[in-house]
Amino acid sequence: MAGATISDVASAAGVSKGAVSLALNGQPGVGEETRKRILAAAKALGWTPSLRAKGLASARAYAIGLILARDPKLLGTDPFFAGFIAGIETVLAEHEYTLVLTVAADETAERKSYRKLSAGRVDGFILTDLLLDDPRIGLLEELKLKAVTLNRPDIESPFPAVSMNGTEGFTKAVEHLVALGHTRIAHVGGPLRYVHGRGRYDAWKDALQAAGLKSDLFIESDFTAPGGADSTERLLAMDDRPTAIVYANDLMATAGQSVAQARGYCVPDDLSITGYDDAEFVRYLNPPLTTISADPLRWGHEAAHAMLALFDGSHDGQDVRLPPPELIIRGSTGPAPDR
Amino acid sequence: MAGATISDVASAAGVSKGAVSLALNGQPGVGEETRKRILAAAKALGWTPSLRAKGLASARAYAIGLILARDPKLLGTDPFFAGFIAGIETVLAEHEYTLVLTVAADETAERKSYRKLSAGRVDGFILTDLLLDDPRIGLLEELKLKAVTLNRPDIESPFPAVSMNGTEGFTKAVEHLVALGHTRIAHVGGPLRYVHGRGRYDAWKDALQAAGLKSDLFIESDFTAPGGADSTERLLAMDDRPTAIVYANDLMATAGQSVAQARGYCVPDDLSITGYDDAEFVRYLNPPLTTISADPLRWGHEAAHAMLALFDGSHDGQDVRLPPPELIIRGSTGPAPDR
DNA sequence: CTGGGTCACTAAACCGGTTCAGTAAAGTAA
DNA sequence: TTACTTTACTGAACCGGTTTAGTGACCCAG
Repeated sequence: MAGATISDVASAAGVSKGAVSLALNGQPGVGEETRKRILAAAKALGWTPSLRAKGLASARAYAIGLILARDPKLLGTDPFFAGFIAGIETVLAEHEYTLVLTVAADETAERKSYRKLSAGRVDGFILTDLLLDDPRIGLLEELKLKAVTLNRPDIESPFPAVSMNGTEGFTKAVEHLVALGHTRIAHVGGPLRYVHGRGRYDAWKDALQAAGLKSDLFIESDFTAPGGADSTERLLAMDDRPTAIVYANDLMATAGQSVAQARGYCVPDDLSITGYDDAEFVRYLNPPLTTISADPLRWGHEAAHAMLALFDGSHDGQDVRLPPPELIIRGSTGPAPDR
Repeated sequence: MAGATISDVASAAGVSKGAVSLALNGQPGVGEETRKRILAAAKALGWTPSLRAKGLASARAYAIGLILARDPKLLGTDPFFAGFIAGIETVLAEHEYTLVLTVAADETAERKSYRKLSAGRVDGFILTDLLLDDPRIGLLEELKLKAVTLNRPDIESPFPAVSMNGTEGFTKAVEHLVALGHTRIAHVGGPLRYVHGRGRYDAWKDALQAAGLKSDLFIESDFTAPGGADSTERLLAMDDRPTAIVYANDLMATAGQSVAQARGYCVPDDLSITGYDDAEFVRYLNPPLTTISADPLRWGHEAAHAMLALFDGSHDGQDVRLPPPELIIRGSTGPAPDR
């Protein structure tokens, strides 16, 4: 009986609606005997409480929002986000929460989405692709919504963050290249206004300085394939060209490798290349790409947990720190060429 | 004022709650003058009707569900689905509906998700990755939910479908190879229990027969990179090996190309390869992949439209047929090698 | 002038839960 | 024994909309 309501259960069990509510939610105020009888009646009628009614009465949406502001084309090649969603889902599956997902193409659409979902659709947001000075934080504070951020922004934020323990994954890539004898190591990064773009840049720079090398070969790109291709061309055209390039993601690295090969450079003999994300396809590139493997499922898992803890008030206020990712060495990195 | 309710607006405009409701929804029963006054009051108070209350009163969720039953790892490399979601979103953005997305790793999780979302979370589902004999159709009928399917299944289905006008896109790939002189054209397909896997298989077979060629080189694979790699090895080990392989998606083609090259075959001189989907990265493969470009945004767009039409009863019962996709010729296909 | 129909609008019921004030019965301390 | 607390439960208000029955004003035909 799909159409059963709390009243049906109440009369079936010979109690009031209130008692049924208490019994179902495991709250005190009903005797053990009665509770059992109520639950039995509920099961017999096949009753599941209506989320709509529940939501109205308790002023909750029982949903969390995720708004991805990226070009849909890019999304499709982003290995992070699918795993991330799956990670969220594994947690939500065991709770009465669901994920409301929106893809916004531009900033206007993004703001519109936040407004739309804020109007009672979700109880909180998970913020990805965080900017150093992210306006969404103020926006959500204003709207009195909860949130969990991926990475902690530079500005003051009242929301718990899930972030990586340093940017060691990226540091490892640079150290790997230094160990191979490279001295001219370039970085094609994502936009520096992103926390993760910035973090990878810093890691690159710091690792080079630690090795006593100059960090002059940097191009701020945009995480897209054309961006990676273009940056690579510019780097290779330099007088004192790099012998290795670390890219901030796999897509730029893939495009970069392709461009280098088209220009007649042999990878890795003439040029070593590393990516970031460990997308499924990069092991099938020619040569297979050395890259860094984040753990998107884990990120999703932690973010969802933090969110739920925030909802039931059990959050301890501490940021979650994830272990550094792995460097996966494949064929695109090799010893520095002789000069 | 975020906390404004319909009562506030009613008293501000000096009318009853009922009048406000009628005015807001553009229903008859309020004078033009009064309607304007009510809308002005609503705007002044910054009132947006509570979706929770609306949902409870009208027994609707104002959301549509999308459950993806795939390995999260695969999802990340699937260029279709991200664009598809974006396509749905562009339509929903202008309506008061949102998308509830779930990723299910296995069939148990999938069924659980359908049950969970069916309990008042969504008003209908969009079904992707349709099976010829898809059990979800019966399930949703039983649950009295609406649905739109991507492709029409073999079994009787009361739900409108969005499907491609034939599988011409795939046919084009085979014709392209035939025109290049290939006579041994293999197909590495997806599982044949999927409508799209089956459709591509049929298209391959029919195109070969139309060209008077044997269609004996077929391997039923699984849309994954390892599956594509494995199938390719088996095809290349044959006595009368194919000189061209058409894959049912880009990921298998990418893996196949990598395997072929590792075995010493030159692509396209020794072996031509085609994919399907036109993932962002395939143009950066070495050589760039000849593939077929579906239009995921369009699919999402049409599916969402059909869904909304179903909700407001304006659906005409006709399936939507999309134009055939484009064949994008790149470097992975070339003339058949001399024997 | 009257009866019937429309129109604009109100009051109240309703959707299906949660929650709070109140009550009767049982338990406990003085 | 009385007085006070605790426990188990009920009834009703409430969340914020939609919807329906009903009312008075107005118009028109007979």
